[in-house]
Amino acid sequence: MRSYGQYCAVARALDLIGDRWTLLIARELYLRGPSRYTDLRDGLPGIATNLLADRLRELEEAGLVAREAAPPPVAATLFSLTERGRELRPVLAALLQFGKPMMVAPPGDDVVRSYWFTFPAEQFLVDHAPAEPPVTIEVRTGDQPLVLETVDGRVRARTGTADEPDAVIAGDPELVLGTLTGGLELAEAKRRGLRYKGDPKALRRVRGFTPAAA
Amino acid sequence: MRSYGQYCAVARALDLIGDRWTLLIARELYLRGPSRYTDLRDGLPGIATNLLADRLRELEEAGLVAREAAPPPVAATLFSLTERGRELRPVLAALLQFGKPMMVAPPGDDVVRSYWFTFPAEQFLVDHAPAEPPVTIEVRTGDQPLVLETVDGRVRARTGTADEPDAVIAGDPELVLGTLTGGLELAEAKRRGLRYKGDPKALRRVRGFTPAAA
DNA sequence: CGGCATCCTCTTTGATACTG
DNA sequence: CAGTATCAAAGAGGATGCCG
Repeated sequence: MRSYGQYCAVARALDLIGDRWTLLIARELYLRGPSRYTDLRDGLPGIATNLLADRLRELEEAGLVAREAAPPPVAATLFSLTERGRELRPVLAALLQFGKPMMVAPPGDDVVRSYWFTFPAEQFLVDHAPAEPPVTIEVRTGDQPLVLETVDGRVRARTGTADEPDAVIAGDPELVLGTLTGGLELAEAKRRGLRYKGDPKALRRVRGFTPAAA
Repeated sequence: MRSYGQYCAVARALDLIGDRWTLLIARELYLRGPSRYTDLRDGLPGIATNLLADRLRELEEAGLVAREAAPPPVAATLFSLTERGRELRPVLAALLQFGKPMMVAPPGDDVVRSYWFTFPAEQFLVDHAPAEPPVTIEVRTGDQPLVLETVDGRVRARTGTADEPDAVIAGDPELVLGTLTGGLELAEAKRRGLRYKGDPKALRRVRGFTPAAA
């Protein structure tokens, strides 16, 4: 990217990560950890393959991304965020917060990847009763199931399934998201097609606050 | 901007403000308040005028910027951030934080605008002794003087001069910035050409923490 | 396969000039 | 002052090819 040529921290930050796709590449690496080239491409539908290669090289030169040859059995290159690269987390979090209101509009033609929801889940959900025994919620929306678990006051999210979840929430992404983050009442979401099975307390336990705008 | 087409809050946020120049326009409006077209162009050296016009229109359509005809005596169009536009503040703040380490490199050919420093000043400086009488520091670097004032625990920054400042700090931008934010010791900065007059306590009173990397 | 490089087309940007 | 018009250059998108 062409530099803005301004002695300003915001401008200099954007010189590094203001290019198209760059922050989404960071999101992928942040959410999925060390990733192969093809997995990155998969999480970034629409990116031109040469562009991904270019960006990864730029990010590597900027010291935000490291490239490591995976141990022999795997035989692949792994890309990961460096310490400095992980400092992008607050930037991603701020964008997440800003973009939150725009998630009430359903996906439409937009691609969905379930693991993208792990970020808002960990960012917006809280365990409101940390003293009580932990709860587990299985989330079924998008392309693969997720699990939410309370762990010392926080909510952890991961892809996968739970053995005996306290509740299962399933349905269209915008309904699931709205219900979890608190912009949508469970009853209303159900009327719109959300399925919720299990203990309603589990949902209330982790639900986000936001009254309007999920 | 072409949409990323992803049902992800980060991607949807970037659909709105991921375009080149867009966040810097937001920075200008945020720092300077309602601004005229030509003033914006002045704070964004290098931007093509048609591009500025395009971006302002896009931002207006997105509901982030409002355009108002200034009252008769002025006879000009004023652009300002809407409520929603002001929600970009955390995004700018996160970028500021991320870009902070990159400010140790001197401006070189980069353009400098003094009022750009009001953002890091208010973000990184604290009044460490709110109980004591307020202090005022005049900052001379870049194109125009700035004033830092302690106001109930916080530090307020504005362009202009002070009548009887407790201290005056002057010199190259990277020295002033490094000294204020705490990455550079005053003695070291002085050896490199920084001028500091007045009560050294005034500086210590507001100085930021960051040990390394200004 | 995984990790690119090349080629081509199309869109966006940057620079400059001009206008109500 | 607040833009629009024009045009060359850079960058993005898409398809395909190559190589270990």
